[in-house]
Parts: sequence; C-alpha cells; structure tokens
Amino acid sequence: MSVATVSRVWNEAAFVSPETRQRVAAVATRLGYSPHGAARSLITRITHALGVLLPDLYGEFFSEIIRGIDHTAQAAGYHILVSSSHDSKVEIDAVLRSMRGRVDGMIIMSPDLEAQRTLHALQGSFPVVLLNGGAEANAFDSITIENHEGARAMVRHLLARGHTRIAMIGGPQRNYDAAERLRGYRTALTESGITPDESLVVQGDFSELSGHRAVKPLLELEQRPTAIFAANDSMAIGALSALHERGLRVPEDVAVAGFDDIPLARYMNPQLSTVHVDIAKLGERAAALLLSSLLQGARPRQQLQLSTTLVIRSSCGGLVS
Amino acid sequence: MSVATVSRVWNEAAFVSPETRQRVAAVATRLGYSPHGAARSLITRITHALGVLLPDLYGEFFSEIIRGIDHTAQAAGYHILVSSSHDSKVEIDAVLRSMRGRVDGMIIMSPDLEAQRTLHALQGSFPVVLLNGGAEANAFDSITIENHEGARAMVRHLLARGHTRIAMIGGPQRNYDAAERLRGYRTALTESGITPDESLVVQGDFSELSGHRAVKPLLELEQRPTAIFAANDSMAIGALSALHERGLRVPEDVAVAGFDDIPLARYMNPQLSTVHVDIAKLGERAAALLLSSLLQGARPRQQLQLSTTLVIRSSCGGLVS
DNA sequence: TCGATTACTGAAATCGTTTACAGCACACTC
DNA sequence: GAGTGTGCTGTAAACGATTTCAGTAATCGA
Repeated sequence: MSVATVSRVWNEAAFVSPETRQRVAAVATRLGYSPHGAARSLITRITHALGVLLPDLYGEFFSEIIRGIDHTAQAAGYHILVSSSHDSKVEIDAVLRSMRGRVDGMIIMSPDLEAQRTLHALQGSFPVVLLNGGAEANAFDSITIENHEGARAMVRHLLARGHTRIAMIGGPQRNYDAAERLRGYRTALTESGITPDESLVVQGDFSELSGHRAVKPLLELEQRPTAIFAANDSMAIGALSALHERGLRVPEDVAVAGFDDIPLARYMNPQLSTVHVDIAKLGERAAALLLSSLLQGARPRQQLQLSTTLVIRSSCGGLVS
Repeated sequence: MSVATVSRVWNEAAFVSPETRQRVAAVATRLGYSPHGAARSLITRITHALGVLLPDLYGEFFSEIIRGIDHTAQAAGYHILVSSSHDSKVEIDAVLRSMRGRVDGMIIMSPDLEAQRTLHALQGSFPVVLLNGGAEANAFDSITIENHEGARAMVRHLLARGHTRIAMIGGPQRNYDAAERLRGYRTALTESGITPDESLVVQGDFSELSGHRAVKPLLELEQRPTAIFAANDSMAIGALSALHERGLRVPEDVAVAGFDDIPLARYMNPQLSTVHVDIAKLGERAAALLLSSLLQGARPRQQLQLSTTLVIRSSCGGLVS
C-alpha cells in the first residue's frame, strides 16, 4: 500500500478500486490518521486560511467584524488567522512576514493613515482586501463604510430637529473613519449655512471612557451645545453616562447620537440614535471579496462601499414631527 | 551561496561570517524574501499558532476572550487560528482534523455538555486547554469560572437586601456555565431557608432578546418577583429594557442583576449590578496554560479556577445599608 | 613544515504530502 | 497471438525550509 494510493483515497481523485478504498479507510480510522496541514499546503500552495489584521480587538465593533469574516470564511471551508493591534510599519511588516505561507490572502484593517503607506509595497504581490482603508484603497480590493454620508445624514437630522449648536466627539487622530465622519459633520453644517465652531469639536479615541471625558469641556462652554454627536457608539454611551451623572436629561437637555449601531445601542436608556452600519456584513463582504479573488484568480480590482442608514431612537428626541 | 547558509543567517544560529551574513541580508531585502511558514513547520514541527474553538462569536464575552488569548499568544510570538460555532461531534471532529499540522495546541470552549464527550477521545494526543469545560475538565488542562460561588454570592446579596421572591433567567439548556449559575442560585436560596420556586425560573439563551422576552411571564405571575437575576449580562440588559418599556422602575419596583460584568454593564442606566469575571484574563490564562504546556513539555495537568467578585451598582439598589 | 584545531560553508537527508509518470495485469480487437 | 487500451497501483520528484555531517581553508602550536 503506497502513500500515493492513500493520498488518492483521501482526495477522492483518480481511479481507485473500491476494495482498496475500503481498506485504506479502515486503516485510517483505526490509526486515527488525519493529513498534516503544513505538508499539504507546502505542495498544493493552498492553506485554506485567511489572515486577518486588525488594529485592536476591543469592543463590539471588532467582535462583529470577526464574526462576519469567520462566518463566510467557514462556509467556504477556510479558517482565519487573527492578529491585532498593529499600527507601526515595523509591526505590520513582522506580521505580514510571519503569515507568509500560512494564509492564502489577507484582510487588513488599518485605519491609521500612517500605516497605510506601509501597505503600498504589498501591492499585487499577494491577495489583499483593505477594510476601511483610506488613501491606498484603490490600489487594492477594498471595502469601506459610507462614513461621510452617514455622518452628514445624522447631523442633518439633528439640524432638522432645531439644534444649531451641535457638538462632535471625534475619533482618534490619523484615523480614516474618524476623519471622514468629522468631514461629514462639517459638510452638513456648512450646507445649512452654519459655520462649524471648532470649540464644539472634542477629540476622543473611540473608547467609552474618552466619550465620558469629552462631556465635561462641552458643558463648560459659555454656549452649551444642545446636541452631541459622537463618532462611534462607544463614545456616545460614555457621554450618555456622563450626562446622567451630571443630572442632565437626554434628550430633553441634550440630545445624543452615535455611529455604528452596535447591538447594545438599542438597549441603552434612552435608546441610542445612531448611524446603522451592518458591521458583521462588512466582515462578510470583505471575506467574500478575498475569497472571490482567490478562487477566480486575476480580475479587476473592486472597491465596495457599505451604505449606512439612520436609526432614530429616543436619545435624540425621536423622529422629526 | 547555499540554502543552508541562508537558513543559518535567518535563524541567527551557528557560525556565519559577518560578511556572508551581510550579503545574505542584502539579497534578502532586495528580493523581498521571507521564509515560508508551512515549509518551516513541516520540519521543525512548530507552527507558532494556537487553535481556538469557540461555540459562537457573538457578543462582548467572546470578543473579550479572544482579546485575552490573542494578547498573551502574541506576546509569545504565536498567532491564533479561530473557529467558531461547533457543538456537534461531527463538526468538532472536522475542525480538529483540519487544524492538525497547523497549530501547536488548542484552546477549546465547548460549554455544551453533549459535546464534551467528544473530547474524551482527544485525551493526551495533543496539548489542549479546556475553557469552562464541565465534566471532562479534569482529563485536560482546564480553566473555569467560579460560577457557583459567584451566583450564590449575588443571590445572597439580594436576600440581604430583603428580597425573598427572586427570579432567575437561566442560560441555554445543556450549557455548563448556565447550569452552575442556576445551582448557585438554588444553593443560596435553600441556605437561607427558602424553597426555590420553579415558576420563578425562566429559560433564556444568553442573548439580549431572550432576556427581554423572559420578563413577560415573570410579571404575569400572581406573586411578582421583586428581583431578577439573569445568568449573564446580555440577558440582564434585555430584561432592563423590557422593564423600562413596561414603565417599571429599576431598582425601585424590580431589582436586576447580571453575571459577567461585560464592559458596558457600568454604562447602563441604571448601572448594572453583576458578578464580575475578568473575561479577558480568562482568555489570557488559558493561553498561558497552553503555552506553558507547549514549552515545558510533559507536566502534571493543571486545573485553574478564576474567581469572581460581586460588583454592586444601582440596578439592584446599591450596597446593603 | 606538518598535523590539529577552528571557523565557516555546502551536500544531502528529512518533514508529509501531491502528482506526473511509468508499470503491470487484464480484456479487447483484429 | 500481437498490439492496444483500460484500470489500477507504485516510484520518485517536487514543495521550501532545517539540520546533520562532511569538507575546506585558514590559523595555530610544535
């Protein structure tokens, strides 16, 4: 019984007589044999694994992304190899190197604008899908959220409700999504003839704590804002709790809105108005994009945009009457 | 220039003259060379990857677990290969097989009591750490949460606050954690001379929605409960929102408590009392346990228990005065 | 000057598969 | 009965690294 025959049985390929097939199968189960992944990948050049590079694994946003990626990957028989928290060029390089030969392609989310440049060198050498990639997006397959449109729509809604002093809690500096959302905020304001007041923009870092902290300076302004728009839900939730602690009612005293629509947004009290992003779908689409480029081989680059929808709940006072 | 020399340069092993080292390094960067993972693993029998099997990737609990695992794994130069949602024996087998030769060891979380039996066969063949494994736990390295103690402590606190009709929203059937928490609830009741009333126990599935739904039957009881203890925070949050919708005040009308202390618990309104579990640490410990068994080789099996602490916030009325 | 030691480099086996190719029996055709 | 398929199985060469062992040149001591 040669190894070749065993291999053929295992792959259900070529002509193998039923009896040998039986015999091999029997021995295999008896010995508890299963093929060695690394050895197979070595010769077939297929690993059945997708690399996933994320900036961080904190919070529901990333949990949802991973869930989405894993969902479609698994359906296609792929595993995912996760690595997180890589912003600097050196780190990204290291991860990329250590994943060589272990994955068939990569999904890279690196909203840090600096790190984007690192990716430039990668171009074409290796199947890559960029998630929320900024400038470099069109050099790769990529998928992004309609950040600008989403933020603009939310601010327009707040304006329609009569708010004129709308504050924004921004995201981390150098973060692509954050920058786009801020831009959308400014667009909406100027479109309705309001000059953005820079004292109304406080910088956060997408964490609940930073949202909590951002409230103080805003309330100390001479002219208090009547609405606060946070660049993501976590910060909006932080802001919500800070407002409660100060005895301010939401939405009566201050309206609050977020961005992302993480699962818990609707369970807040008051329920959080936000810009809905189907985060899991973002992951699913990214995985699908990568898989299609793996299976189809060369094809023109694709740039996808995931649309957002406004979800008006009670934290901003409900629908415009 | 032979491949052997290149290998030596790359591994910084043995004697290589500085000049050759230079030359190799130069050519390597010029060609953008980096070693092939699968090929290395094949001969060294080291993959520098940890397999992670989770029942599901939904919610903050799992996101925190992954974060914890990834954190220590990454510090040790390991990646993690994730696979989710495997309850049936067939699925678990398939994943285990497909990971052979791709990972050095596995962290398996499979709270489903049925699936546990599947693992039995694995024993000893392969480094495995069980996360919250029930019956099979002592056949492997394992780490569990003090579910029973945590639940007991919380119910005792509610009793101390004068509640006598305490309802419980339980977790999925056949789930080890859920079963232990329920057991702790019953222990606390009987310890203080109260016979557990089965009509006060509603089954959920750890999701927010199920927590939300569980409230209705409880409020329709002739003798309403004055406190609701949910087997996890997600369900507690669901219950909270259901109570608000019905115009009931928390904690004045009904006290609510959860289990896990997910990051958002403290941002709820009212802030959620809960049993604190350092979830990320659970993941970290599991990874550390696995890594230590990989590096140290044979050593006696270890069983760890992660302790819990009571976090009393306002949703159950605060501290006992 | 010669052998021994040292410092480095190369040849070749190895890991566990896949796969092209060759080989072998048997049946079929002419 | 010779030639030609057909159906199956085995041999051996990959894949890209690591590692043992042997080989070579330079250095050293006597």
